[in-house]
Amino acid sequence: MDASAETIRSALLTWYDSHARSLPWRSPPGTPPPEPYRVWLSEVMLQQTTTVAVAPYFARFLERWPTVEDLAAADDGDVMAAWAGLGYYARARNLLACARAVAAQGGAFPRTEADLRALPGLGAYTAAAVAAIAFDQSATVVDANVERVVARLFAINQPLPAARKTIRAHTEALTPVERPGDFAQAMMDLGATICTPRAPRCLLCPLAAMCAGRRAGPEQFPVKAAKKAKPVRQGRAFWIERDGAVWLMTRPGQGLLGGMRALPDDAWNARRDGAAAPPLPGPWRSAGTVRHGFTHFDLELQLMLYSGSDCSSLDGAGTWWPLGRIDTAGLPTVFAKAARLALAQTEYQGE
DNA sequence: GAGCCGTGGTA
DNA sequence: TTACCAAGGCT
Repeated sequence: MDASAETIRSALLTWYDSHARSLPWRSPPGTPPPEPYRVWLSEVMLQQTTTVAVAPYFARFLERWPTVEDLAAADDGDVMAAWAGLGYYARARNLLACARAVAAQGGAFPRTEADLRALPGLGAYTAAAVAAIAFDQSATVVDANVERVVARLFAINQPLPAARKTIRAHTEALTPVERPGDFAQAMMDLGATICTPRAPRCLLCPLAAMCAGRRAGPEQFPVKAAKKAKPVRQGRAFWIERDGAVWLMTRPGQGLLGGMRALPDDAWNARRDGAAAPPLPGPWRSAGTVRHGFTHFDLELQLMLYSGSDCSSLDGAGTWWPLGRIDTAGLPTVFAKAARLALAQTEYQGE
């Protein structure tokens, strides 16, 4: 017989009262929640992203755009550039769309899980998290931490992702009417600090006595399907420099790195056949190769330096960006790496 | 359901 | 170095 839901809830919340992580977007256990804007902003940033990575971005966004109306009025390019380096750039596009939708409704976030779920960028997890944390709604919050904790607690043998239905049902049965926000954050804190993916610290766990997975070997849960190997793609990016500035483009608004400022490239993202790159029709030399891992493929990007002087064929689809301010261009990481490589070459040549 | 979509830390 | 993985959402 499983431990009762109330036993588990009580043990978890008692643990949380003395072991909650202190985070910039969070209020201490048992105290009023932060403004919905802060809860929403942090939850979107935290999607598939670590608290350490999010913290500086959260602080910068909040300082620059203190309210959802401020963010709604922001320039698209400024928001994309401010998000640069955090990844999953569709989140930034949806963030802006969501801010504008909320501002259009008077600037107040909806208070129910269902209404939150209808906003851009809020899926099942984020809608439930904002409802529970910001509005004290008894919503079922399931993220990767909760999946792991629950899969171990009940020794769920069914592999992910098929096990999600079972895990959600267990989580829903555990979720309290009182302190639902603290409960959700407690589950996530437990997963982040005690019930970790590898080497869980069961000796410190408040739920150890109630955990079926501990007896069976906690690290085997959750069971996961095997992953596909990542392919390697090859591509080129182009460094065109003139009068102390480099030519940058803005990528199309959809797909990989959508809406982000970037170096011109040879459409490597669309090329999955591994075909050899054709020769370039002008004076170019290679500055080396940037290796970068994306979610579903690895990229070997050859950086080509333009060594000619005729830039007349460049159209209006880009901009000359001063090299002295290249770190403010808002380049995603793969192009920030390429820029560092190019600048290192330039400095070497100058010596 | 499965593919697409970033990045950096860790063992 | 390789492999895994983190407060997921959208199509």
